[in-house]
This record gives sequence, C-alpha cells and structure tokens, in this order.
Amino acid sequence: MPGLSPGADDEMARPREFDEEAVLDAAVRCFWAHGYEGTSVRDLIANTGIAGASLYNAFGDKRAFYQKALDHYVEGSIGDRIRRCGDLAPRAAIGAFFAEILKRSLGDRQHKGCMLVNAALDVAPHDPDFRKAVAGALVDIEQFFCNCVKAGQADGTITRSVPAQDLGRHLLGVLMGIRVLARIRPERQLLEGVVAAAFALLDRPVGEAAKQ
Amino acid sequence: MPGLSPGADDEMARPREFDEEAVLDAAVRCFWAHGYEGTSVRDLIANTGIAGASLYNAFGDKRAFYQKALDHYVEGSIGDRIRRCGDLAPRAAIGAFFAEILKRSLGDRQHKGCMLVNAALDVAPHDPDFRKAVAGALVDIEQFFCNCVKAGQADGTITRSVPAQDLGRHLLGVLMGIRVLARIRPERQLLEGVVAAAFALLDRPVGEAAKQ
DNA sequence: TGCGTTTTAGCTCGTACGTTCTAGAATGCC
DNA sequence: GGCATTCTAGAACGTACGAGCTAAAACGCA
Repeated sequence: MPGLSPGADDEMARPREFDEEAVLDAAVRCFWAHGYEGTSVRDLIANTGIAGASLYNAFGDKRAFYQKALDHYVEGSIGDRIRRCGDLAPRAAIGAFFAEILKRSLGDRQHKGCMLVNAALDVAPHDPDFRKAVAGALVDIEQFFCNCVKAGQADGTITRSVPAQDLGRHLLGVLMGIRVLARIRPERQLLEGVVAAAFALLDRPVGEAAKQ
Repeated sequence: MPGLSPGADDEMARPREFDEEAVLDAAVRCFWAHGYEGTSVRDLIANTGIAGASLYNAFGDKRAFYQKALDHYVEGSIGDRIRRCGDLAPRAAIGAFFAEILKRSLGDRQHKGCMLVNAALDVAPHDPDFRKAVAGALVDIEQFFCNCVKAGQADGTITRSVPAQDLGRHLLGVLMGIRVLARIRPERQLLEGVVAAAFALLDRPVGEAAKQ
C-alpha cells in the first residue's frame, strides 16, 4: 500500500491509505489506453488498487473520475512539456516540442497516442463539459505556439512572411495530425516527413511574399 | 419501402425488399455520429428501417456491419473527393480538397468530423482488421497529395524546396489535424489559419533552400 | 477505551447490450 | 399450388455495466 496523504477535510478519523497521485496516474493509464467507454469501473478498481467504495467516495462517479484523470494528464504531461520548452529560444522550443512528440509517438508500443487528442474524439463530442476542458487545453497549446512564433519572428529565427497566428494555428493542427497518424501508422519516415515540411515552413526566408 | 435489389445468390425465392445502399448510408450516419460503442444494434435497426434478423443475415454481426459501413463511407465520400479533385490542376486540386474539407467542417452542425479519422481513434487501435483498413485509406490520401505535389513541382505551381513526399505527408497530417480541431473548436478563423499557413508552404518560391 | 470515519471485499440492483430465436406473412420459381 | 427463402415484429438469453449497499476491519483522536 502507498504512503499516507493528509486529505483535505478538517476532521479525519482514519486517513486515506492510498496515494491520490498514484491512483490518478493509474486511472490515466486505463482511460488513456482504452478510452472512456472501454474502461469499466471494475477495470479502474483492479488497476488503481483502491476499492469501489473508496473510488466513488474520493472521486465521485466514473465521469467525474475521468474528468480528474484528464485534468491530471493535461497538467502533468502537456503543461510540463510547455513549461520545459518555454525556457528555450523560440525556434528551438518548437523544435524541441515536436522532437519530443515524435519520440513519444514512435516509442509508444501500445499506440495509445495523446490522451487529450483521444478525449477530443471520444468524450468531448457528446459532453459539453469535456468539450470545454479539451478546447481550453487546445487554446493553451495554440497560445504556446503563437508565442513561440511571435518571438521567433521578432528575433529573426522564424519567417515573417506568414502571420504569426496562422503559423501557430498551423503548428497546432500539425500536432493533432501527428497524434492521429501515429496511432495508425507509427512509421518514422512518415511522421518525420510531416514535421520536416512544417520546419521548412518556419525556416522560410523572410521578405518573401506568398502567392496566396 | 425502397425498391428491389437483385442480390448475389443464384437461387432466391423472395428478393430483398430493402435497398442495401440506403441501409449502408443510414448505418454510416449512425456510426459516424455516435461511434462504434455509442451505436447499439437497436439504434441501427431503428435508423436503417430493416429488422434485426435481416441485418444479421445481410451484413453479419455488428463489427462486420461497421466494417462495411466504413468501407462504404471511404469509397463514397473520400474516394469521390479524390477523384473529383484529381481532375484539376495539381495546385488547384489541393486547394479544392482543403476548401471542401473546410466547408464541410464548418457546416457540420453535429460536429461529427470525418468518419475515417473517428475510426482511427475509435475502433482501429483495438482491432487489427480495422487498423489495416484505416491505414490503407490513409495511404491512398497520402498518395493523392504526393501525386499532386509532384505534378505541381513539375509544372512550377508548387515549391521545389521541400521534397514532394515530405510535402504530401505534411498535407496528410494537416488534414488529420483539421478534422480533429473542427470537432472541438469549429471556428472559421482557426481552421482557415491552419490551411493558410499550409498553402503558404506550398507557394513558397522555388530555389530557396531550407535551413533544416 | 470508545466514538467516528474510512478502509476493505464482495454482493446486489436495474439497465442495456449483442445475438439468437420464434412465429407468421410475403414473394419468386418450378 | 407448393416449396424455399426472406421478410417482419418482437421475445428471449446470457453477459456486462454503473452504481449503491452491507458488514467487518483499521485507524486517529479525545
């Protein structure tokens, strides 16, 4: 059994014996690999190690549990990546971001992709709350790319011939596309071709006008 | 009731009274909007109009029915689009392709996206047959884009500074990304920004070398 | 020590699912 | 006209699901 966690309530007779972080990690693994409908509450009980009553008491029903797991994933996986890449120079940040995505996608033996992208097509379309959460995370990623592009255009490492917002949004689209392709055709050549062209777009020499 | 269809068997006492095309269309609508798990056989019976026994007799079980519906969608929707765009000049073909995708995505009030992309994240990861079918369709789209790019590079309407295969694969990735984004954030500005940058990449003047 | 709470395992409930079966009506071919 | 086949509507079967409950054990605090 994992170590204690203090819990949030004022008066607690017996402290929780499970590590909420570890439980959320396990729930993320389940939902990530098998989706919302594909993960039963019994699966969650078996893989998190906590009992059913504890699950419902600590996290609410299955839907609320998925919501917390998705938040946990976004915060821990995507937020962390944005923070780490944000410390680099703008053009290098975008390069590092996609390099990590490629590495993760090609090393993903289960082909489970990105939980956020999976959620976008799994739960978000049929649940306004999930959709809002996914949309918010996508806006954050878009902002990251747009900020990088703006800064890169300012310091001359990224082409100025395309509006920063269009470039940022394009990178968001490419990211989503890679995450989809990688689940079906996890071929290095394919994914590297996709990002190579994206980088060629960024590195386009300044001062050249597009035809359209 | 729809008209007769001849059927494939040699000796048939009573011909099928339902139109197989119409039934497949209805099945596509169901699976497209609600996914595989989200569509029950009872839903299919209600929306196709045929009885359960006829469904199982004509199409096999639910999984086989989905397979046929997906094939029907790919052949009718994507194959048709590729054929129509293939008649245009290469650069115009890519433009028309994405213009149609944008129009469909923005006019999609149900936000059901593309059934092939949905299948890629819904059924393909957990079923090798589905995965093979989806991968095959993706290869076809990739081929379409690569052929367009190659022809466009030959006639000078598409930049020669990026390998044709990378450009084609990039367009495939962008297409997948748009289909995902459109389901969560069906905003014209966002989607148009994504494709505008892609077109800027194609229209890049020839003779300029990329840094990477 | 004993009260209050959380823990555990497992049972139970109602519902929905995929699939098969029943029974009868309809139709084409010999 | 009769045989074979397919049609229809609907019942039925077995399974799995989400959710709640029970009873007993574990633990902190007064």
